[in-house]
Amino acid sequence: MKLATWNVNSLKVRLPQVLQWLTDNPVDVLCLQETKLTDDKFPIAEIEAAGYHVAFSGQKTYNGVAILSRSPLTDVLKNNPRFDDPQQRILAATIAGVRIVCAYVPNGQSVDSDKYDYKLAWLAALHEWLAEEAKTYPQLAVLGDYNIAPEDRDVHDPAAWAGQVLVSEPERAALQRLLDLGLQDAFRLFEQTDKSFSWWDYRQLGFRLNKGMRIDHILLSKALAQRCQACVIDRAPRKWEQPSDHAPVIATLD
DNA sequence: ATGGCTCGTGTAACGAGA
Repeated sequence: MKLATWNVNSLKVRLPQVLQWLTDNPVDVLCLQETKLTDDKFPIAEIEAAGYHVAFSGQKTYNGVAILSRSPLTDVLKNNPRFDDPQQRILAATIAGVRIVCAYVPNGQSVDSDKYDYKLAWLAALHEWLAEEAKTYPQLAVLGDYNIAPEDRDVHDPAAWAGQVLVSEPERAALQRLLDLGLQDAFRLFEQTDKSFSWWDYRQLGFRLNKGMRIDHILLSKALAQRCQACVIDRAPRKWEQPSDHAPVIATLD
């Protein structure tokens, strides 16, 4: 079973790339973030034609999440029941006995911003809800754009970024609290090359110079981590024409 | 020193992303 996550930065623009990527990488589950589509505009027919079931939760202009799956999705849940949020950032479903959570964590903008306070409150509520999900579903995978680089080795220039949004201590502590629920960062279960990133700024030749951050993660419960055979970041679509600024992350379970 | 690029909105810039 292969699970993947990809922040597509507009599914309207990136749908052809998603379909091409699924042809190249026929994963069982693909979580998408930043679809930026209201539900009436979601491309259901194109995705079903590619052989996937789909659940989605969107809004105009911003945010929006979706889960594509080879097998049917059951017990679909939109939003965190412990957090009243007008922003569509959470979608959960059960697929082949595995509880899948697709998450688009707020960016936070900067540490002195109201958006940063919202990010930390959102993460605290995510923790509260995931604690319950983890008890209900021993096979739990939380995939998405966390907008947090867990460690300095996940940042191209840690000195330049020190204390800033995406790397600040409160954000990293919030991510650690999620891990303390018994979840593991699938990427770090395996040996990886240095300077492995999942996002690169569109500006300043960010990708070409590999000035990036690893902020997209797949967290696995103990039962799933034991089944995990590999976790990789696929840089290929970042080289395509008109790419998303994020690359997909894929975890392979036995 | 500043902003760099790419989205959506809406049809000109601007907010947001990270």
